[in-house]
Amino acid sequence: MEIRTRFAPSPTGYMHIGNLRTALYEYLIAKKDGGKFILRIEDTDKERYVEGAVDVIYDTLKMTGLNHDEGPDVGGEYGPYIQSERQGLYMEYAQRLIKNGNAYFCFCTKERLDSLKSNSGDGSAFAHYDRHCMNLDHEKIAENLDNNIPYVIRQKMPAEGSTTFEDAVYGSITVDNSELDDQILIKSDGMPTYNFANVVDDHLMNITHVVRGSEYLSSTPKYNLLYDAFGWTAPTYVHLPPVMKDASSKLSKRNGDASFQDLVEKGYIAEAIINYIALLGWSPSDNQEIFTLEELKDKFSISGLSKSPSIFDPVKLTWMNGEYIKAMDFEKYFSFVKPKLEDALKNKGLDLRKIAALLQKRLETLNDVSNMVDFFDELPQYSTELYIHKKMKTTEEIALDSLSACLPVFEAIDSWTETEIHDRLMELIEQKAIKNGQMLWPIRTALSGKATSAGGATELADILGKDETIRRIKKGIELLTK
RNA sequence: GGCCCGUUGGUCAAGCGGUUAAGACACGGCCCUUUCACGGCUGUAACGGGGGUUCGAUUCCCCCACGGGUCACCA
Repeated sequence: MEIRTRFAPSPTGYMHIGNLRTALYEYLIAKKDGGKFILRIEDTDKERYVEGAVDVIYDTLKMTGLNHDEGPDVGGEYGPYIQSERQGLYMEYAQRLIKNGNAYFCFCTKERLDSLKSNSGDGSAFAHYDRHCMNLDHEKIAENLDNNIPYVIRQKMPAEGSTTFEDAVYGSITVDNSELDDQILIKSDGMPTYNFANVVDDHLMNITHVVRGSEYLSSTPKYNLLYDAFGWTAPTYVHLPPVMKDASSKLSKRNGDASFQDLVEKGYIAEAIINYIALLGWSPSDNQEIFTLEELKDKFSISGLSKSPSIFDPVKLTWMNGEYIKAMDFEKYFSFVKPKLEDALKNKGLDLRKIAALLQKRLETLNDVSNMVDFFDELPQYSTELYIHKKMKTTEEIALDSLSACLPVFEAIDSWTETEIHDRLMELIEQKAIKNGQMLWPIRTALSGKATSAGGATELADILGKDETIRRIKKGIELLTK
């Protein structure tokens, strides 16, 4: 049978990392075996609907390459793929359950329900619905319906026994039926609850693997009972442990934690984000860590999923992002960095490609660019102490001597290329019989005005150009002379 | 509170009765080197506690502790 998984977000305007990871695993489970990955929008809660949120979902899936085979925007044979457009369907199925005795109308008011909770014997707020409306007779129901008294439809849970289901990650889980509330299937506004819509849609859309967060683990027996009530076969359940912010709290929008969009804005690459989150809760059978989506499709397996929560570690993501930047084809990399460079540099005469090349091995996120290239634009104020470097065996005196010596050499160079600069400088070093660092460190320092820079003396000189190089060397001499 | 789930270094994690308990990130050291970085080598660091079962438990069972989830006309 063809594997079909579905990503079923509700459009609340935000794609958090845990959600995206769920989508990834759903995609991989389907694609690993040539199955279908479906997008379904769960907008049954009118209150929480956020304008434009659906676009965030589309954009994210597109950027990450988790392309869906069916969905509101691409169509498919099981549509519509937006729950609010399927409303009539749910009522029809709920009626079916009423007919076969697995559900019933409930006309209880909000007030009565509330009093139920506060009046519960032990004072706990965890009382189940007392089934007040379960055995209403037909006449009464018809009368209430005729009088337009608001109602909900509730699922009738078995009074005794227990329900067991198999989860692909957590194994066999059993819950006493007495734990199960007669949950609402259809709300008084006519919309289905998530619990009901999910089951109906998953069945109607032929979903074979239901992948979702472990917060649904304890309500899964209710879903199974619903499948049973319809006479349907329940799907394979794959429950996922949460992605945490720290040991005791989940990553969430409330805490202002990073969403996918935030991470992209912070200079992370979509592929790196996907790669990193793939490893949050799943591990391959070997020690590979860097994966393309294609490789992931190949290597992913449900058996590698973990049961315990994992903490999102931005430090490791940053490392991985750096790995992606380093490994990237230069043209692709340049297309990412170019706008950042243009943004950071006012001096439009600089060779952005050369600067970008210097940065590629050093960047961890795209947003590191501005800090690393600022000195190209303008020589910062710096202290002559920078010229003192123990390992390079330099002092301010040596630095002054080296800068003074290289100045005429620079001035004499006609074709300003990196190799030319390098060769002439090496000749000078040989003549003076000094260590490379004693000449090159002072030059690098004079050109950058910083303790560290992306690139050494010759590279910086090449990029800055002859005039600017000479100007900065003179400036260095001036500072050291005082 | 009832029920469900989880617990290997700071973090991600391998392990599925017998291992010197992998690997990665981070951190420290060394090497390379015109700085920083990259790269290479290397070091510190872990089985929550207590009982069983067993010749032998990180691995199996029970209890405890801690953490999380759930008990909505939210998903």
